[in-house]
Amino acid sequence: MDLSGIKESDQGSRVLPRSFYVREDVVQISRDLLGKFLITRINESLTSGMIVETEAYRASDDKACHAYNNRRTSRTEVMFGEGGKAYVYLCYGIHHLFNVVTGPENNAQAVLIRAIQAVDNIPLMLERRGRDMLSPQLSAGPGVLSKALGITTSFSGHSLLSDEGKIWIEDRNIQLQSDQILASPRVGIDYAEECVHWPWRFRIKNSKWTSKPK
DNA sequence: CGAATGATCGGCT
DNA sequence: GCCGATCATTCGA
Repeated sequence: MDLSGIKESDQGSRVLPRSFYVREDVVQISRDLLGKFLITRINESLTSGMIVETEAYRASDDKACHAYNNRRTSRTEVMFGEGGKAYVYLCYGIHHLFNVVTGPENNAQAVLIRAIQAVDNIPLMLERRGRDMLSPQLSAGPGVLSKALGITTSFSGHSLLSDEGKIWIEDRNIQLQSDQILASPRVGIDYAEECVHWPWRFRIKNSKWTSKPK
């Protein structure tokens, strides 16, 4: 694992608690999720990766958010719930995009996980992706990382708060300094008018495991 | 009920 | 760089 510039201690890992997710500021949570580990366990098979790229979305004033303007539908309902759940939806009829619901109840916001650095059980992730060699293409991009981890829309609404479930996020004591985080505009949201330019896309500086910056 | 539309990806030129 | 894939969701009739 390439951890250049990243400090790692050998303290035990821990599941991120409810208090991490229910904070008000989804932009801060987006930054805090960098360096955390997204883990799935499906049919007793565990796969994981370190989060290296995220995007923030919030309903209150962000036209790019599915729940903007208090748009409450069966799809977006989970975003109005309390933070600490998965929001997964299908994009372009093909891709399952995984988001972390954040904030208190009735404050709809979410963080899209855009890229991970594969860590545990890379052979299974390669198999799910139909690839032979480990490369950033395995998991750089929100659609492909879901495929690598086996995440589908059926995960939407699932709690992230227990490592007894099939999906959760852990802190493994990776400490990132703020100068190791780069911000840029989000992609694929041209309809979002002035919000297009908001620098709500975050990545770990110098990580080769992110998708390409805009 | 029909039609439009994506928070993307990979293959082809 | 461009383009088609492919379907759940959404909205309006």
